[in-house]
Amino acid sequence: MKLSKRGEYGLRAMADLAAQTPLGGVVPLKDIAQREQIPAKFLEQILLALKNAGLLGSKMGIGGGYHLARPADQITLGQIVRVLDGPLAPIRCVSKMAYEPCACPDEATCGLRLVMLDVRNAIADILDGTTLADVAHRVEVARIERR
Amino acid sequence: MKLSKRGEYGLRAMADLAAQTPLGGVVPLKDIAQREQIPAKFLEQILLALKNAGLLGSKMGIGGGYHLARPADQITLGQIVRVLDGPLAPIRCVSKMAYEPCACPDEATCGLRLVMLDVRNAIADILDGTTLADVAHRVEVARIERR
DNA sequence: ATAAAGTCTACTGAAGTTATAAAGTTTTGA
DNA sequence: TCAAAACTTTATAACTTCAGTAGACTTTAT
Repeated sequence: MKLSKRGEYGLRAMADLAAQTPLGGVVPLKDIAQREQIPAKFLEQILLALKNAGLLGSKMGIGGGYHLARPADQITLGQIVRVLDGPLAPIRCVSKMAYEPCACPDEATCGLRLVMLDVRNAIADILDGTTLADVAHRVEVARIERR
Repeated sequence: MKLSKRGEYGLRAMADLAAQTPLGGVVPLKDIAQREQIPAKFLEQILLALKNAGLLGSKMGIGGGYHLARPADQITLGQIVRVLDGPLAPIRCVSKMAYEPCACPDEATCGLRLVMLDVRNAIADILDGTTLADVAHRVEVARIERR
């Protein structure tokens, strides 16, 4: 039931990009790494994976950097986590995106499977229902409420 | 976001015990391993951990075996998973049972944390709200419905 | 040209997962 | 008694994943 560092760093970096990217601009990896306290070389691999998955765009050379491939309200946390950590489901036989049969003789009446399906749906509802824009909004609300 | 084999086998074994234990009786490990297709030596480690955590009792000698330490409606899946796989929370800074601070400068306004707290609560609601008796009941319902 | 920035591949040490093996202890039926 | 059945404990090993490093290469603004 754990999110890997890879997944955590990726989510933080994407949220950072959503908040910090100037209009039509680009953010260098080093800036993200510094702000979010992520080892730069590790972040490289992570952003590369997100780029290959079509969630990020990049610009090479001086003044280059990364930017979201789509507006922040069209990128969900579920998409990001699936790229970096694989399926959301706790066991493969309840995964929608990466189903695999399990050992039990009859899936339809497997008690464990029924419960884990509930768990996977609960997780997916939250992660697929939350966009980077939603995250930014919640941070704003939390900041105001604390005053 | 994954349940280990250890956790999966443990849950299956506990559900098996809830369904198969005769009143006041005991089930030998070998029977569970055979029915649930679990390597016996691996299952030994798992049941031992559950016993040390106070979820199982055992009886030695000929005719010995394992039994639930409490009635099936007083053992939740959350208790079992925590023993075998650790905290339910996707990241430690939202764990109730094993909290640890994360790197972010201010937890109260960390967007990732707010979302992951929702996820951990969703998982915990299901797993802590489902007992072995509930699982057995759902299996019954599924069997009847399929006809 | 050159320095800043991203791209890509490969590697590594540590930890965790999934077992298997061996030896030891307790209980109990015959 | 005594030996089989069952649980207990420790050790080990193959395999995979995780987290991070290293280094060579490409692109681009100036």
